[in-house]
Amino acid sequence: MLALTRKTDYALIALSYLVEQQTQGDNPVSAKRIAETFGLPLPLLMNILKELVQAKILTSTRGPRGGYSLATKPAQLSLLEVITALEGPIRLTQCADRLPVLGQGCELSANCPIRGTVRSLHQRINQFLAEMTLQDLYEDKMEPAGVTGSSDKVAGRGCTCRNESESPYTEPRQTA
Amino acid sequence: MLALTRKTDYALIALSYLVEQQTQGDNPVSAKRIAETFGLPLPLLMNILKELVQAKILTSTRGPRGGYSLATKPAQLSLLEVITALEGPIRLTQCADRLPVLGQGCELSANCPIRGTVRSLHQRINQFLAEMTLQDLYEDKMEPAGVTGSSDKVAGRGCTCRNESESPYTEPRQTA
DNA sequence: TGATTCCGCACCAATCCGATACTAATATTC
DNA sequence: GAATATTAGTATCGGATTGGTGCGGAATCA
Repeated sequence: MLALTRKTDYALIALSYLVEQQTQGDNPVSAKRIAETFGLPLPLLMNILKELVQAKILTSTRGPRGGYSLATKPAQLSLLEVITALEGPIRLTQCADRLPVLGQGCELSANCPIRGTVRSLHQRINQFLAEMTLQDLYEDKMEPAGVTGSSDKVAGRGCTCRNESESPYTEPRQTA
Repeated sequence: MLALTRKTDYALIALSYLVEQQTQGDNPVSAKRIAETFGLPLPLLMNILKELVQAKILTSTRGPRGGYSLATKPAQLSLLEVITALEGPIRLTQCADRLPVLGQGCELSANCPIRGTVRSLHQRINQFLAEMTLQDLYEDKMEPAGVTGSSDKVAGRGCTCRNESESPYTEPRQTA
């Protein structure tokens, strides 16, 4: 799949909303309000926000009028940090925690045909995610159609949710 | 996690091995031989190879001296095809099959703060994987250390399995 | 015929994910 | 201080996915 989990989805939505709210005022935003705004399941969202606090991506304030605030400026928070906080470090292959090949950890290094490329892949995806910040995410929201502000990003036209099937690889498996 | 499954790991290993074997002769390579060479569980490997045949990435020959052969030239087989064949289409977010936000599929398009960026992310990762071919993978194996042949790839030094922590993106921010 | 090899399907165990529940801690307001 | 709003911690649960196995069958070759 190579998919992010729903947790990350929700987190990105929440974070983006926090950016929006906090450019207007400086009050914390409660989990309840976020959940209601986007129709997310509150208990789950709270778990996620909790994890983001532990990762120091958010700060929290308890009590009435409490809630969550961004711990840093949106331009300084990369997607990689968010993803890593919620899903653990990205490891494209099991290699990271030792491929069970030949039962030797990965001592077959001279044999393992996928060392180099996997590493390269890994680094490039990491870099890519590290360079994309919450600020970018928010700006994309502000400019949903047409050419985005930063030249190397693809314009998101309309909702992502629909046109995935444009991909040439739509049905490799409906196994069941 | 953003991880590939072990199936894909095994597939890449097998495919890379097929490239190597078939540059030397043109005989099919049996699943058994691949499994023994790398210590992979044979039944599982056969399942994987089967899927690759169905995806027309490999061709198979039955009977004694039968086995699997690449269906195309290594330079024409992208990692994206392999991944898609085994794990289904890449969809970074659940958006692809409708975010259950507000219980409306994704009709909150005007609201959904992550449309644009997610789509952009998605496309770039796809493109990236589509550009990397089995040939690149094999060449990386041949040049494990130092500068790789193609200029835009990072050199894979030593086994991937160990040095993940070398990544420059380990701690993008020590905010605190 | 018999050995070798792939094919199709069904199955199982472990893990992970999405989601919920409950209790505790903390801050505000009155 | 009491009531309330809000986050924190932990435990749990069902279901899907993943990793892995097993079995009977079909094709091919000698």
